[in-house]
Amino acid sequence: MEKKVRVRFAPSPTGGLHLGGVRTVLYNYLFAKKNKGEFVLRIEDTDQTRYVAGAEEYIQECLQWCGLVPDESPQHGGPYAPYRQSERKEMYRQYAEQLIAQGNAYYAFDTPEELDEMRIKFKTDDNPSPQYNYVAREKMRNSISLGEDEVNRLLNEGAPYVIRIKMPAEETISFIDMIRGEVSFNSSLTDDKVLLKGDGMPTYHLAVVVDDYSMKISHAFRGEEWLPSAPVHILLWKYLGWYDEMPQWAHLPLIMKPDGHGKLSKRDGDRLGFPVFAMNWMDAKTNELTTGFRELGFLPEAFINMLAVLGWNDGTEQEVFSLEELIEKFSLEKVHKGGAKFDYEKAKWFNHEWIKRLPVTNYLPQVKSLYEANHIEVNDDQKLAVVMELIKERCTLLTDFVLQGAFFFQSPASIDAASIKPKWNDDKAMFFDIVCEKFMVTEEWNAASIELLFKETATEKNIKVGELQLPFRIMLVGGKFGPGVFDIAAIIGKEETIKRIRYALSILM
RNA sequence: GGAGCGUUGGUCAAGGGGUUAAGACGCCUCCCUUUCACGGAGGAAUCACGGGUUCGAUUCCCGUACGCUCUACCA
Repeated sequence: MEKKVRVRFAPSPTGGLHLGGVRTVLYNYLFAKKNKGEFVLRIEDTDQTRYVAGAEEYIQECLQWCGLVPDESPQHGGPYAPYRQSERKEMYRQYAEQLIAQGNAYYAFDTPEELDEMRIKFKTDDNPSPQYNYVAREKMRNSISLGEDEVNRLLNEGAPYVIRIKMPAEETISFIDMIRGEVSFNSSLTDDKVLLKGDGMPTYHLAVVVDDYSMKISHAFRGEEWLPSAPVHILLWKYLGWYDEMPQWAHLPLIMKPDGHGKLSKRDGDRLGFPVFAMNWMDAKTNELTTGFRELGFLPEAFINMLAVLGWNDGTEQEVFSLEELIEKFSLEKVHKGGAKFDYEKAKWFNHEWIKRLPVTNYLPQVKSLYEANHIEVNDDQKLAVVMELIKERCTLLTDFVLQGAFFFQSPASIDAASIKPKWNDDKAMFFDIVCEKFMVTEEWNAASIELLFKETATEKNIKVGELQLPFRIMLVGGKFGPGVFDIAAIIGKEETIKRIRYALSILM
């Protein structure tokens, strides 16, 4: 019987959600939706990660903004709840004990100091980082090296311990990765990973297996950095007797720093001046704010699109995809094996594309609140829509709408007179005087009629129209930017146009 | 050090035994527009290296180099 597709994303709520995280969610989501399956959100909240206030809600909000809402999650509940590790603690212990009973795991009583000592003692030039493996474990204090009586005594005394997996020696462990094909490892090269920590919480290794099994996960996608620990997980699925139900794995390529090499991190964004988090993240401990793509003026459509094609493409020339198209066209076979460097310029290009192709009403509320934040009063949404339509092709980020459109709603705060003055003369001043008078008496007021009037007057006064356009523009908008001057004049209205011309004239006198 | 994974222009990438080796971002030139942008036309720039296999390798195989990841009671 075909197993229903259920993929899961398991972030740790330690802070902001970065690009790699969102892309992992996205691929999970696309695969699930494409196969009419479910997308499950599970939260890693071991002792190290649990107490970051607001992080879980933050993740939920990010996913919502991106349009990647999970079918099951701590918030939404579901048939396999709870989804928080801390609420599943007993289950992990039970399975860890089962592994010990079967001889696949053991108690280890070594203190952190003893572990450090071991790492120093066995360190050689050939082996700079000795492992707690099938050789070393014989020399450490654990339920394999110690006698049964001693182990029982320690347990009864309440001596602190961890539970480690007993990795077999010289066994080849292989599995099929959906992106990479067959991958194999020698079991001797992996150490005896801790499964249950001293505080009774599971490590990722135990939790991921137990959770995926008990939540009936069919497909598990994660970053490439997990590849080396895959053999531990495979073994666990075998030892726990669930091998037939093991999910299919896919290890996703990493997103790399734009300069240099290595995984992209939050620090790189700070350093190079671009965001790496989906949304603003406020670190409650340091009070440090990290800007997100959303607040910087990115559209979720663009953000998702840009992330989707960073490591995948459908083999055609198409680059701009909606979520629906992505669901339809996504396939893991087309996901790349190698990591990709993040390119902020390209990310902005995607945003520009989406600004141009989406109806302005889709993002008008965001732009409106941006205006309000900049103390520009907008009381006519209709007018804002018209303005946005006019200026959208010169806006790369939503925030660009402020500079490109503010002058439609208020007079420019200052006028770049320096750009007019060098070529300014009395004839031109006279021209604008006359134009104002003509404007005053005209009945018609639209871009075409204004242009006609403007050009007729120029011809009468024997001045080239071209020489008058720049001054006119600067009078209306304050600088050398904005859409066509006559369009601007039409939208701001007759009174306002005349007012701005006269004001500018008074400055140029 | 070891293991795993990877390597097509500056970046993202298509392709894959015989091609003028697509396309996009960025950059440059020109056209449009007397602002900027959009749009249009061009341009510079690439198969890491060495061996095989083959009539022929960017493509297949083996090495080498380089890069990345992992090598925690972090995920």
